[in-house]
Amino acid sequence: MTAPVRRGRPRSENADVRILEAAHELLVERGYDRFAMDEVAARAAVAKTTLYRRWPTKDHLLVALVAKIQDEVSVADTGDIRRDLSVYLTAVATGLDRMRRVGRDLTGEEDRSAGVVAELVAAAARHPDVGDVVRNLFARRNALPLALLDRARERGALAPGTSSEVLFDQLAGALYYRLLVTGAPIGADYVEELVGQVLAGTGATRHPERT
Amino acid sequence: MTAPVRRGRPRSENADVRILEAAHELLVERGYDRFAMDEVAARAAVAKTTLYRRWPTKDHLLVALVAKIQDEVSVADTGDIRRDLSVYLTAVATGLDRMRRVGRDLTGEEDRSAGVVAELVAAAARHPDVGDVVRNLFARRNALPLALLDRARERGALAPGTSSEVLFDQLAGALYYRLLVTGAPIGADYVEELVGQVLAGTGATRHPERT
Amino acid sequence: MTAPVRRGRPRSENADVRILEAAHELLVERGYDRFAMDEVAARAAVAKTTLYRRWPTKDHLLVALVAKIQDEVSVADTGDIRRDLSVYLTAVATGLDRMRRVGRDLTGEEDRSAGVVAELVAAAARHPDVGDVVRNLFARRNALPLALLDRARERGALAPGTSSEVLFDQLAGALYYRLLVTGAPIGADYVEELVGQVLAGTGATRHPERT
Amino acid sequence: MTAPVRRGRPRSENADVRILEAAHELLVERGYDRFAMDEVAARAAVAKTTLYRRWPTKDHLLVALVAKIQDEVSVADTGDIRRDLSVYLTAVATGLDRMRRVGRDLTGEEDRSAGVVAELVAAAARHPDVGDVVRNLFARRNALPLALLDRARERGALAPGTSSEVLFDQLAGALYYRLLVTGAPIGADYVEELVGQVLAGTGATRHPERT
DNA sequence: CGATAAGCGAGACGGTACGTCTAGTCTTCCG
DNA sequence: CGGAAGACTAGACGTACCGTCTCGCTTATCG
Repeated sequence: MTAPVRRGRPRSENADVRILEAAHELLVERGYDRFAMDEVAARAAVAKTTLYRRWPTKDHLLVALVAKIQDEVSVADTGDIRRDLSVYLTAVATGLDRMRRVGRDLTGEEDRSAGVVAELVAAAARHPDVGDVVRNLFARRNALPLALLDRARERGALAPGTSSEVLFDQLAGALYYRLLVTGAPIGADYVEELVGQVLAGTGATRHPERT
Repeated sequence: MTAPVRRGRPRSENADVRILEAAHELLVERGYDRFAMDEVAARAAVAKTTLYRRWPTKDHLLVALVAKIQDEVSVADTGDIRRDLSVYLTAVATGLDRMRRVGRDLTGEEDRSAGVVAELVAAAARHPDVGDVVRNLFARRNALPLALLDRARERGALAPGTSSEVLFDQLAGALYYRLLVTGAPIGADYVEELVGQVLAGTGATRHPERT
Repeated sequence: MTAPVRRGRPRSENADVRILEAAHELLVERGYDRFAMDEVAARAAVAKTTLYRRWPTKDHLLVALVAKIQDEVSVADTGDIRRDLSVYLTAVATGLDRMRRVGRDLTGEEDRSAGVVAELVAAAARHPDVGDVVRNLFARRNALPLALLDRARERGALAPGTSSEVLFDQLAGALYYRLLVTGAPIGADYVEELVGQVLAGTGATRHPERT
Repeated sequence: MTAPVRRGRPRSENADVRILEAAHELLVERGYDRFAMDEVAARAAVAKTTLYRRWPTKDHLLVALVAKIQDEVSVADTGDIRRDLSVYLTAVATGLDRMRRVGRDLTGEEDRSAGVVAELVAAAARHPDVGDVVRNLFARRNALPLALLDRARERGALAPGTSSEVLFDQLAGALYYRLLVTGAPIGADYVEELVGQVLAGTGATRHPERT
C-alpha cells in the first residue's frame, strides 16, 4: 500500500476555512434558500471553481457545514436513566430550536416553521450521497444515547425485551415530528412528559436506582 | 348577514381540475424538483396567470396538491387498541412509502431517501403560510387516531395519566424520523414492535379487552 | 335609407370623459411605455370592456388622446412671411418640447430623448389605421401653414416655382429630425436661423413687403 | 500606461456573431414587435444570460443590430454639390425604404408606415442610453455629408453665411419627416426637387462649377 | 532547474425555471 | 344591450441561481 503521491499545487487550507466561515455567516443571515453559492465565493474571496472542487453541490456544502457547526451533544450517564435522557433530549431540542431560527429574524413565536433542518432533510432526499452523509452523521450522533440505553437495560433499569433503537426512535422521533411536521412547541415540560411516558412501561422506576 | 355578492367572471372550476390533474401527473413523472410550473400550465392548457392567481408559488401548488391526493387513512376502532394502532400505522407507513417513491424510478431498495415528503416539509419551512396549511392538514388527519386513543384511555385500556398527544408523537414521530432522518426501513415488523413497546407501559393488556 | 335604429342602453358619454381624463393623467405621470390599460380602467372606474369597445388598442386610445390634447397651433398672416413662419414654428417647437417632457421628470437638459412623440410615430408604424389617423391629423394641422405659404407665393413673396409642400417639409422636417433623431436642441435662435436660411433662396426680402 | 489586464474567461466572439446573426434573421422575419429575445437565444444556441450580459434590453440589442447592419452611405465629392447631394440623399432614402419594409410582407404600396425606423426612434426615447447610441450613430453618419457641405461653402458654391448643420437638417429632416410623420412618398423626383429648392438660395449655380 | 501537474481567481457560459407584466378577450350578473 | 367586475389566454420579459468552462497565473513536486 503505497502512499498516495500528491502532485501539483496543494489545496489551500486557508480557502477551506474562509469558505466555511463565509458560508456559515451567509446561512445565518439568509437561511437555506436565499443562500447563494456566488455570494459565498465573493465573501470568501474565492473562485467558484474552488468551491466546487471541494463540494460538488450547494447541498453538499451546506450539509457539510451543518455537520461541522452542530455541537456535539454530550451524554452523561449518572445512573438515573430518566434524568439522563431528559437532559440529553433537552439539549437536542435546544439545538434544533437554534437551527430553526437560523436565517430568519424571529422575535416572537409567530413562525413555527422548521427552517434549515427541513431543508437539509430535503437535500438528503435529493442526492443519495448527501443522504448517506446525513445518515452517517446521525448514526454517529446517536451512538452515545443508544449506548446509554443499552447500559440501562443491562443493569435492569429497562425491561429486558426493550429495543434501544425503537425506544430512541420514540424519543427523537417525537421531537423531529413536532419540529418538522406539526410545528408543536417543544418545551422543557414536553421533554419531561415524553421521557416519563416512554419510560413508563420499560421497568424504569420513578426514583433512580443507585449503582 | 348578507350574502357575499360575487362579481365578475367566476373562476373556472374546470381550470382547477385540469391544473391539479396536470400537476399530479407531472409530479409523479418528474418528482418535486424537476416539476415546472410552465409545463403544468402547458399541460393543463391554461395560462400561467391562472396558475398564479390560485397559488402564489410552486410550493403552494404542490402542498395543495399533496393535501388533496393523500388518501384519508381510515381508523377502525375494534376495541383492541394495539391492533387498531398497528393497522393504522401500517397504512400510514404504506402511504409514506408511496410518497417517497413519487417521481423516481425505484426498483430496489437502493435509495432510502424521503422524496416528496421531505420537499414538502422544506416548503412548509420556507413559507409561513404553507406551513400553516401543512399543520392544519396534519391536525385534521391526526384527529381520528387521537380520538381513538382518548376512547381507549376512557375505557381503561390506557393508563389514566397517559397523554394521547404525546403517545401519538411517539408513534408517528418514529415513522417520520426513520423516513426523513435515519432512512431506516419501516416494515410491518417494525410497526408491530413500535406499537408493542409504546403500549407496554400504558396499562394495555397484551390481549384485548372485550367491551 | 332608414335611420340606424339604436337599441339597448346607449353608451355613457360620461365614461368617455372619465377615460380620457384618466388616460391623460396617467400618460403625464408615467409616459407611454409604463402606461397600462388596466390602470386607466381602474382610475376611470370603468370596465376594460368599455375601453376596448371605444378604442380597439392601447395605441388607438393614446393617439386619440394626443390628437385631442395637442393644442391647435394658430397661424397668423401678417404679410411678413418670415415672421409668421418663425412665430408658427416656435409654437410648434414649444408644443413638441412639452410632449417630449411628458411622463418623465426632467429637471435639467440631461435627457434629450423624444418621448411620447416617438412612441406615437411607432404606434402609427404598427397599425395601418393608426397611421391613417396620424397622417390625417397632420394633414389638417398643416393645412393652415401651407395655405400661408401659398398666399405668400401668390403675392410674390416667394419665388413662383417654389413648392409649398417641399418648403414646409424643410421646416417641419428639421424640427422633427432634431427631436426624433439627432436630439439636437431646438431653441428660438435655431428656428430663426432655419427660417432665414429656408427663405433665403425663395425671393423673400429681408424686410417684409406691405400688402 | 499599463496594459489593461484581462481576467476571467473572455467573452466569446463566436457568441456575439451568432447572436447578431440570429437577431438579424429574426428581425427580418418578424419585425420589431414580434421579435422575441427567447427566440434569439434559441436560434443562436446561446443562453439568455449571454444575451443580457451584452445588451440589457431588447431595445439595446436591436439598436446595436441596426447600427451594425445599416450600410455606410458613401459620399462622393465631384464638385457638383447639387448632384452629390442628390445622389447621397437618394441612397439614404433607399436605405430608409429598405428598413421600412423589414419584417413585413409589402407587395404594393398599401402600407405607408415607417416600420423599424419608428420603433428605433421610440426605443431611443425609452432608454436614455439607447438614445445616446442612436445620436452617436447619426453624428458619425452625418459627418461626411456635413464635410461635403463645408467644402462646398469654402469654394464658394454655397453662400458664406449658410450653416451646414441647418442645411443638412432641411434635407435629412424632410426625408425623415415624410417617412415618420406624414407618410408621403419619397421618390427620386422628390429628392431632386428638395435638393433644388434647398440650394436655390445658397448661391449654388444651376450648373456645376469646375474646380 | 525546467517540466509537469494541479490549484486558484476571475468571470463568461449554458441551462432552466421562476414569477411578473401587459394586452386584449370572455363570462357573469346587474341595470 | 351597455357596463362593472374580474377571470381568462397568450406570450415575452428580465432575473436568479446552479454548476461548468476557459483564461492566465501560481505553487508545488518530479526527473
